[in-house]
Amino acid sequence: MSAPERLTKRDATRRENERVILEAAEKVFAEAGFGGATMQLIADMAGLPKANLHYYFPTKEELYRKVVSRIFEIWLRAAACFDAAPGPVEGIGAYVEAKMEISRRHPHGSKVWASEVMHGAPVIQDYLETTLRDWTAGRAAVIRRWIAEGKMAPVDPHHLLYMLWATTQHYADFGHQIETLNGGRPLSDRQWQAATASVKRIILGGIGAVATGTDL
Amino acid sequence: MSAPERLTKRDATRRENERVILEAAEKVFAEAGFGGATMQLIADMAGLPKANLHYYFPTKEELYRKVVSRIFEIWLRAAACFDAAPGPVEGIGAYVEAKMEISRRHPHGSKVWASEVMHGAPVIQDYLETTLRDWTAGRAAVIRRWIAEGKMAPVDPHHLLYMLWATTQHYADFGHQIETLNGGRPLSDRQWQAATASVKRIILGGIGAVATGTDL
DNA sequence: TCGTTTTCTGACCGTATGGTCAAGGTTGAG
DNA sequence: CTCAACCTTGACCATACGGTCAGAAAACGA
Repeated sequence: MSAPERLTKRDATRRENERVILEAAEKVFAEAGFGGATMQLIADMAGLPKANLHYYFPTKEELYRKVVSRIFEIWLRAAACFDAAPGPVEGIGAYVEAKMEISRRHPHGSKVWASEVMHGAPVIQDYLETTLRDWTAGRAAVIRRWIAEGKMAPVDPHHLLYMLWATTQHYADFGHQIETLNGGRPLSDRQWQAATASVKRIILGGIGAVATGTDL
Repeated sequence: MSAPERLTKRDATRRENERVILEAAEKVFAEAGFGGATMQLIADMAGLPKANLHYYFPTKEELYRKVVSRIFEIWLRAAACFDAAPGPVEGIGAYVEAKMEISRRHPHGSKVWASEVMHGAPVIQDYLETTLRDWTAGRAAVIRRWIAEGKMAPVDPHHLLYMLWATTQHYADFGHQIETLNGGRPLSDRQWQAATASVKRIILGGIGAVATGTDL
């Protein structure tokens, strides 16, 4: 499509600065909420003067909006698993694994998303009403098909999806609580695996998912 | 214990004002987060001058702390179901019902709690480390006993509890998302019942809960 | 009724915040 | 090298916020 596209030093700097700022913003927004976050805090964390932030992102709202969009992208990408799966064991199983991985790798983003929705989704209401609604309807259809094909018990697809979202996000959003109950230590690799396995087992068991292939 | 305790008009007013302020504060904190909430907003919603708020609650932090404590009380009270139950079907079933009812009746409180934990529990860390830890340990013991008695499958008690918390809280914390996906309308009575039933069915099924009595 | 305690509230204050700006530095194309 | 475009930043501004306070008003006990 495009020639090697000469990358000037300017372009590189811009890209890097935007990345650093977005990363810092994600963290600060997650830890303090939109209202509690300050541009100064984000600037300090990014290692840049505050005025420089306003050069790249004119307003706090704009910066916040970018942060939220990025998370939504990741969130949606995890949905791919769901599609080409032959049945609930593979589809939902892979989805749980993907979402647990997101909770682990992007805890800040997850919190920002949760915060945004909890506060009435002031900046992403349109996403909810378009992209998310479509996505949900599509997956609900898949689930209904699986039910019709006798691959799982007849559960309400929406409530199943809510349960999947809730359970997997919980490990990011309430990570602090979990850590505290874990003796103040973050979950180890092994514990994350156990968590993922638990979630998969209970949900797949609870919906009477029938393996389409050979395993379990 | 005490005589009828003459209720002066002063006492009544004080009590009423504190109630109104706490209620307004709960709502504003839930909708805007701690950082985004302002004393002026809370005062307006309570129908009192701002200075009056500071008469009853010296600082914003103090007011916030009271709000969070109240929620924790309610949250803990729901735990009672768990105790005297003969097995997981009754115990966990009742717990889910209680927590779903809380999500429905106290969505603001639930959000404040979630927000607080998400931001690292700056004001209730001590609760987490004492009361919540003890509570959790106690319930985990009950679950282990049920497992030993063959009343349910051997699942990790902690992950089961997390799933219960996550799933039930989700209907309050992400209520806006759910409402949007429900065509912009809040869940009806019937839909709340269906949600509760779904959650109970999937989780109880997923842990292979065996009824101790006669039903299901 | 009178004096005391408690409650109420408009006006005010210091601070911190989001955002601006102008001046100076850097980079890249011709 | 030159000049225009772009980037950087310390200093600055208006506003809004949490919190204070003095004095008025109301409630109480005797």
